[in-house]
Amino acid sequence: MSSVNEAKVRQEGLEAMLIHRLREGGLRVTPERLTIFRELSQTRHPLPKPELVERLKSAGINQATVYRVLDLFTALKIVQAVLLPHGVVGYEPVPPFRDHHHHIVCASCGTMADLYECDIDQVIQHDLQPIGFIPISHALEVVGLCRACQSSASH
Amino acid sequence: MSSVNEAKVRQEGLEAMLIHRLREGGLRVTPERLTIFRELSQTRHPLPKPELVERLKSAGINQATVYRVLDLFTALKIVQAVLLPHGVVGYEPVPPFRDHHHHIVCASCGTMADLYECDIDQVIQHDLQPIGFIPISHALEVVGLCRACQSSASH
DNA sequence: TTTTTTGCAAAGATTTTGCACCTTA
DNA sequence: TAAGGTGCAAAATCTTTGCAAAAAA
Repeated sequence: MSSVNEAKVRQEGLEAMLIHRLREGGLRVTPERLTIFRELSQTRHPLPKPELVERLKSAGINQATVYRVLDLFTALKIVQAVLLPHGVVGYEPVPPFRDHHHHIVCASCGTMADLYECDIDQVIQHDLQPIGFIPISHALEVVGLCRACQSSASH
Repeated sequence: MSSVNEAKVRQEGLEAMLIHRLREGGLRVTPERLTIFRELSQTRHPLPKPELVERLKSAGINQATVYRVLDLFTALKIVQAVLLPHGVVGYEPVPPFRDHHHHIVCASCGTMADLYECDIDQVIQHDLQPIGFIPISHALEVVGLCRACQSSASH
């Protein structure tokens, strides 16, 4: 089961990176922070705050801690907020804690998938340089119909 | 003052379109719905729900009505949710109630501007056709530093 | 031991809901 | 006048905060 080991090795690398980021900022490494990061990086989709709180209850982590750590991770650019269907905001790790990617969302069933292809940087540069705007990051979200929802008689 | 008149004519056209959309769905045209739409389409930036509620208080429109109408407009694809700085969600009209555009956000001061250039459709088609995903709409958001925030010694 | 972080519990915001009354078509 | 929409007020959720106790460095 090599892929299982690869995943494990990768996860350990990410956590080492997180620990380094915290220490270089004079911040402390706590089991709560590691557990919250693990939950975010091992889940395939962005998690809304209330769901993250719910998932971490079993680990005995308090609500307030989840909110505070999420704010911290966002400020440190370890995670970012993304828009989910129905105007809900979810959180997910960003590069290098996560591969660079975008989202495709089915307008019918709401399923979200990742899109790794991205050639839009040139466009961005072309339009933003004239106004002196320096791009740091970007997010592309495509909403449409997945194959499954096309075949079902929609609604 | 021709531009003033143009704006007025355009606004009237948008409202006529809204009225048509409502009627064709068997829904009613009420002063509350018109007022809420007007507020959204005459404001230059996406508005968070609480701010919209606040702005409509003076018009005597109840909180619950604002929430319900916003849900309705979203379902009818008259407005859409977009992600603002700090994980806040705002609402703005979508095409044809608004020109097709994207957002650029300054990471430092949080100022948001519109970006009308958009050549990413080909990319989308190229990557999404193979998986049978039919794109309906897309959103691009670029975060970076505006000229003003580059010159000030940042923070 | 010093400084940071967490848990707890209460306060503050935001969002949703049921129902009576009012409006639109 | 029939169906849909709004206001009101309470309930349910979600988010923030102050402070004492616990943990990291």
